[in-house]
Amino acid sequence: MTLSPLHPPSPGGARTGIPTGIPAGMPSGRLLAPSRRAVPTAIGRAPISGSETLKSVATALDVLECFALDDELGVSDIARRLGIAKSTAHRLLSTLCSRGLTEKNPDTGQYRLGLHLYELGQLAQSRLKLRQTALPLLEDLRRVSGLSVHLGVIDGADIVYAERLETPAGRQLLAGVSRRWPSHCTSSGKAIAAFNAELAQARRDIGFPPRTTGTIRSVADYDLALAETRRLGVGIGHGEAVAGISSVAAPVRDLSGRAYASISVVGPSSALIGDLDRTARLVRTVAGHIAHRLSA
Amino acid sequence: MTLSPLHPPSPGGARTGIPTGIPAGMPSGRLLAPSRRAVPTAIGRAPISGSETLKSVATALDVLECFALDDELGVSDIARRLGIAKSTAHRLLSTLCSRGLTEKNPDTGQYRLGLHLYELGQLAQSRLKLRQTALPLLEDLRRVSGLSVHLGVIDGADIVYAERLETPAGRQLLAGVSRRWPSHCTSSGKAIAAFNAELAQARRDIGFPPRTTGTIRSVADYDLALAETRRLGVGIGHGEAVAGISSVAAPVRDLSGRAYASISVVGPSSALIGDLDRTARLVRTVAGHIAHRLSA
DNA sequence: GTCCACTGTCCCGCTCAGTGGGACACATGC
DNA sequence: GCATGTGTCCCACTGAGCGGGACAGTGGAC
Repeated sequence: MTLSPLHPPSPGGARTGIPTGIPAGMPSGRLLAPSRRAVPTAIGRAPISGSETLKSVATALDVLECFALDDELGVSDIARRLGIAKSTAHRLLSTLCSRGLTEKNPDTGQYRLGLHLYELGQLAQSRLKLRQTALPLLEDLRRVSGLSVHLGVIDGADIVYAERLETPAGRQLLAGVSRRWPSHCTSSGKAIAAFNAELAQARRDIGFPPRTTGTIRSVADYDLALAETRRLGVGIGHGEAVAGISSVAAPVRDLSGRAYASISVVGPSSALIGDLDRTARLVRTVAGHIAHRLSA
Repeated sequence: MTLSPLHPPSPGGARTGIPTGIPAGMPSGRLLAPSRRAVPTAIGRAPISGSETLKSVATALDVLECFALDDELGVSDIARRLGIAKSTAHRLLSTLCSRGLTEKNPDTGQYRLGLHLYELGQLAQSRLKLRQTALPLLEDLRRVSGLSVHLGVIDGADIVYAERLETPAGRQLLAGVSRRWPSHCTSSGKAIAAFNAELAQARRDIGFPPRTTGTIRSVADYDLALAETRRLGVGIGHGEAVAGISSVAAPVRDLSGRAYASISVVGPSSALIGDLDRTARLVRTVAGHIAHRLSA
């Protein structure tokens, strides 16, 4: 878990995560594969370190992850997925509901994520210094480019979009598109990994799960793409995450040159191919401005 | 916790929350007063029912609430606030960090809310059927009115904004403004409470904490304001939550006439007073359309 | 109508997981 | 220098959380 880049400036600062014994690449798959416990067949992942976690709390958080794939789940569903007793699942859900992190649908009797979780999430987002600084510039970029704009940050071997400013068209295009992506299948991931050896290595270690026919699948192709990204100064993605959607991303780098975030524009492939050069220049410029403000 | 209105259509459906023994008005103060346990002097609130909650999970969630008021907190801070041992706080934080709900700032050694919490919150928001349905109409409203637009929903005796579409000016105006407000000091709260006796009563039971000099402070004034809201068909707020900010809200009502959400436009008082009538009509119309779509 | 298989909720007794106290190294300030 | 703070780690005790099982209610197949 690479933490510091989200709250710059911390150029060249220590990048150590907390010593929980969890491998650096772990978070990948969160919200994609809902929880480690739920996926006992997970590909080569170490089990959660037993030393630093509270079992019941960890299980409660596993319950939340279960909702990554399904809107609503019943007590038995969750008990089955997590391999716990039905009574335990019921107890966990009741506790989560009492704080509004989950809700019970009175019509179906099923449970779902709750309003208070959204509230806490908004709070977390509003605290991101990177986002606070970048927001006005991202607005400008959306206006000038006429495209949806993403602010990407690192989490493990993935990219998470900490902000997404939509255009009316982009809102439809991206509706339901995840906030988290493996870093090899997005322009943002390439832009950051090209200037961040740690992220690149974390991704190599975990591998290259395909999303579309165009997704990078081998270390060789990956390294080639990163080299090209370094040459251009921007990462480019054509339908490697979602077919038909392209994007251009520029890294936000600290004084040492290391990338810790990215900004990108996203749109239908047809719209982006036209004046790729102009778009690339635009995105690079804005990323530079953000980096400058954060270093001050 | 009034759950069903967030995922309409459920006109006239049962509105019972889960039977956790927690009084209906409880959630009020969440994110304002971080946690019940943290506020042993809380005014007449029943303690958390011991029967349905897992203690360690509940404490872990209390930890999250602690961050409502402060960006960053240390282990000792949290232990002191929650009245738990330092080692316990440390264990809880480690567990939360291992799942990304909190993060440790390597520079300060303090803890803060984590990126994954934001991710989960986005997921919760994207699942709200009310929001999904309303979004395109809210966009229209923003464009036509040129003002920031809020989608308000009920939680306990409070209003939570489940969506907030900003204008460039509104973004500055509302930066850092909470997502949760007691229902007596916002136009949204008035719009819903005027057509929702349960919310109105929950607010009367809890009381009327003042936010500005203009905030309603008595039951008499409150009932007067609700009557006026019923007469106009919209709720109006002039600097009752934040000085200098006004808003106009219309209720979204189910087939039985009961309000379960609101849409509102927000701006500097000076900008709204001008053509209040036109704005009110506009907001009412859009709210009607949303209600219609949700009843279908 | 009667099965059956499934649900969510609740109760209870066993035991292990979570608790607080305390030790420790380190940092800050008088 | 000492005093007081911090975060992290260890350990022994015990009560909190676990699973098993009972129960009522539901929905579908027949």
